[in-house]
Amino acid sequence: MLKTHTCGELRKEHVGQTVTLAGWVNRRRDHGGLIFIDLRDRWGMTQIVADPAQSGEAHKAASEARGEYVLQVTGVVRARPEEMVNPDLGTGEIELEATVIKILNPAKTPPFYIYSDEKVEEALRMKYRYLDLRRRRMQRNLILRHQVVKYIRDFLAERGFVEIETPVLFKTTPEGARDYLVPSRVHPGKFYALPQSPQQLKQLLMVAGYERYFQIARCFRDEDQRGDRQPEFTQLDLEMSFVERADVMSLIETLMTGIVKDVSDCELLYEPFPRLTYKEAMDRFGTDRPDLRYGLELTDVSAIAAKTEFKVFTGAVEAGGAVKALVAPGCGDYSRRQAEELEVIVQEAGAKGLAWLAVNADGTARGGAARFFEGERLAELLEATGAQPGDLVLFVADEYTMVSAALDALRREFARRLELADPKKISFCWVIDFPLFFWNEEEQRWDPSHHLFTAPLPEDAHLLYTDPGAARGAQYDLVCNGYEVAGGSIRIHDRAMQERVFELIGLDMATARERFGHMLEAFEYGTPPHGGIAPGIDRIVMLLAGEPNIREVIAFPKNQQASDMMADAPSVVEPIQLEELHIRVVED
RNA sequence: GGGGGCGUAGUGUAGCGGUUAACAUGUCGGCCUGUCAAGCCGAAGAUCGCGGGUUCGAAUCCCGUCGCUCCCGCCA
Repeated sequence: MLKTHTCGELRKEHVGQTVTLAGWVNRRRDHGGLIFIDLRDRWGMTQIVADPAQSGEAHKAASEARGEYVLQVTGVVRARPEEMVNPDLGTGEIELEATVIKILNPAKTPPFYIYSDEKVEEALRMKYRYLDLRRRRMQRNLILRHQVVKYIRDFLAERGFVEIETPVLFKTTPEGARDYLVPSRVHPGKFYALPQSPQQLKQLLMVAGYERYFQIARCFRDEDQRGDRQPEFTQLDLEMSFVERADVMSLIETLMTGIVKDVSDCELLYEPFPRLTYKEAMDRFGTDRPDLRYGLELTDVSAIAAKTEFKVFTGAVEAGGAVKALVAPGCGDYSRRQAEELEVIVQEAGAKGLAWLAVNADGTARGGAARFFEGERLAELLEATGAQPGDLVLFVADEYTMVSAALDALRREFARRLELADPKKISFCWVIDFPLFFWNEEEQRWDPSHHLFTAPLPEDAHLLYTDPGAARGAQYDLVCNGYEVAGGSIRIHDRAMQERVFELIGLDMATARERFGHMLEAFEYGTPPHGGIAPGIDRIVMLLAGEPNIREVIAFPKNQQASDMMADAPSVVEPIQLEELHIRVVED
């Protein structure tokens, strides 16, 4: 080893020892005579003192060193005098008096500060990601990520789970997201697909009798990016045999609680995790992934609105839609203009418009919708919504899903404005009882709301034959701070039921056999009832780290255009490579 | 595919129709033996993303384009 200790290690008890450190020059303070260097490595920083009276050569090397030079320093650990102790540094009670300083490697001046977490344009950080990763923020995030993954491995190993790797080169599944395809050299015109998740393989591992499987699995989906979505991402993929919904949920709840408490410095808000049905989540929050760190719940005021003279309200109710309200506490002082500017938010979510009123101190109301709510009507409204004097009440009237989407957007906007979402707080909840299918109007068929192996709740199984839209799935989503962080289900292990699902989603048996023949056949050889879940590691670590997007917890992420800006991937390839793969590129 | 935001020395920002484009920091040089965001003095460093237009005059206004980013669609 080129170092005897780390830069974060030396304390008072090492005083007098001769040690060797190695690391990067974080900062250098040249006093002409004495030179101080903060030598940095992953573990911390140690102050090096180069005194020309002690070693002329070490002092000369120190004067040549610049930011980010890589140095090896040998010297004697010395206690700092009382008034020179640096309480901000773990090693602040000592310093290393250099006898030998060796420049292991010089460094160009970096394009941005390494020693400061000052904001730098993300494109530049990505181009020099290896420098960005030297910064404290990224080191903290990646180490946190390691700790989370290690906690998961230890936790599951203790409980009898086996970690099994599954192939990255597998088979296309056109039902889901767009696949990343890999051409086959050996099979002209044929392609592997990178897995969107190891879904089929983990179910086959249950057929194979492993009973408890997990994997820290890389997944690939060729869809457009978001702050919480990357073309490749990591899931804790997990599957168990002989379990019911409650078993999987309880395991994950214990795991997540442990991670938050033992690995992060975040506060866990609710134990046990609240459980919401899909319907309840949509009714109360307008979304199936509500952020429960704050209230701002929606109120259905359709019944009251139907009694008003407001055509927009009555029309929506008559058409079978809904009128729902959101109360923005303390925002009653919004001007007409401020209130009307909010309309953009709901319009972006697809709603036609936004109605509003502010509750005055005397209990009367002002604003666009105020004239429809007078006297008893207003009293009813305030009673229903809980709005107080000084509050702003916002209404959206439309089809139920539109109202939900619009008020969800508005709710999140007010959480932001009122700073209600504390990033140090972690609030999980389960969302259950999803409909098994959503009706796809365009294709005139049922689409699975989770995936096509999801079983219905046992008590709803008969509905597959009578009223598929009413069947609830044995599905569970884990939501954290407004993000879906895990989704799972109990799977279908019965061939007849699986075939019925294929039929409902418009997959004829010939096609199903071609795509999933191996699954169908496997299910005929003694399949245990089984189910699983797949928490998204990137999102969970993002939330624990208090970061705004998952790129901050991925070492080498891709940008919004799915490019790697450091390596410049994807890139053109040699014609010979294409030829071997039997591929011809067509110009647009 | 659609909508919004941003783009000015290495970096972070200011300037938003009118002198030589400003400030901080970094870089380079000088001085400096107790600093830890070291200090003091000095210097260099910008075709204001790119192209076009309006104007006597454009970093500033308009159009286009490129890049990054956020959102909708998409994400079984």
